[in-house]
Amino acid sequence: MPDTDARPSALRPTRQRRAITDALANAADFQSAQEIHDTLRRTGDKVGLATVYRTLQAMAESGDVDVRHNPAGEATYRRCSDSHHHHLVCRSCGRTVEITGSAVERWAHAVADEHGFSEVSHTVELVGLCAECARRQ
Amino acid sequence: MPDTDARPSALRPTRQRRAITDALANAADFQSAQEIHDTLRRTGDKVGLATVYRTLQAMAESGDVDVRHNPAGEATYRRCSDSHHHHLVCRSCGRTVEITGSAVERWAHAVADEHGFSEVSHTVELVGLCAECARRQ
DNA sequence: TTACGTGCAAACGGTTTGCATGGGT
DNA sequence: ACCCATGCAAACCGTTTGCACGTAA
Repeated sequence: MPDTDARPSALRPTRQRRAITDALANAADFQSAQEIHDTLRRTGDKVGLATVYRTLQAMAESGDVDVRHNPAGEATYRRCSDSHHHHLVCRSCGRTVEITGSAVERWAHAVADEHGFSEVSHTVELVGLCAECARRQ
Repeated sequence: MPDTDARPSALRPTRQRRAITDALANAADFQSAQEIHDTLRRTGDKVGLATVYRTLQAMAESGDVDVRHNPAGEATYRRCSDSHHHHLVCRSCGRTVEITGSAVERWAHAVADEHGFSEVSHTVELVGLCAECARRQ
């Protein structure tokens, strides 16, 4: 039987994919592909680096995970709907403070609605000068 | 003679540096180092790619410009205090809508103040599914 | 004249891709 | 059996770095 509608297709539940999903589930924060690969190796799951990249990319495309880039330019991933926070980073010393702000969350949804967008996730990053570095300069 | 701990600071006002500053001033949005390099070549300013990278890096470090990473992972730069906007991006087709929201600006400053941070700049990125792509899926 | 700034090209490192094999359906 | 998923390694590409020369101070 010819399958109706050739959707990009559902991903196959392979051992590797499950391992990656688990790693993401256990991660508290954004993880780079390489970090995830390292984690898997440590837990004994043998998964090729290319597979990690391809899988994360696919999951990102289908909206299963959020992507962002860390200051080093590496792509990092986090499973969606994670209760998440944002970061306030000192541009001088790199000191980081975690921020939670329901205000931004509401704003993000309002803006998305206004433009007909759905399933919105957001990334917010505040960069400034921490009190200590400001004093030193 | 033992050098008296030379400080790196105090950038010299060279032709190249001025060209890069000008390019940033004329740019309406975040530009990658390569885009800036292309712009300079087009306007006849001969500046080495490495110099563009080094200069932008120095300017970012000293807080003269803001850095962010585009979806492709490239570092992009924008001169500070630019009247700026944010982006609402469709994760499926890449369609982008420019957003201006004074609400976030206020929130960013409030949060920074609360933690003793100054000279804050912020990056906000909303990723979702645009109406058209949502319909198609 | 003395470093810093620059240009060039080679080196780097994260990510992607070609191809042959393995495994889900 | 069919074909997507995987692994490996080479290819890619943005960015960084070593070194010799140019140039502001």
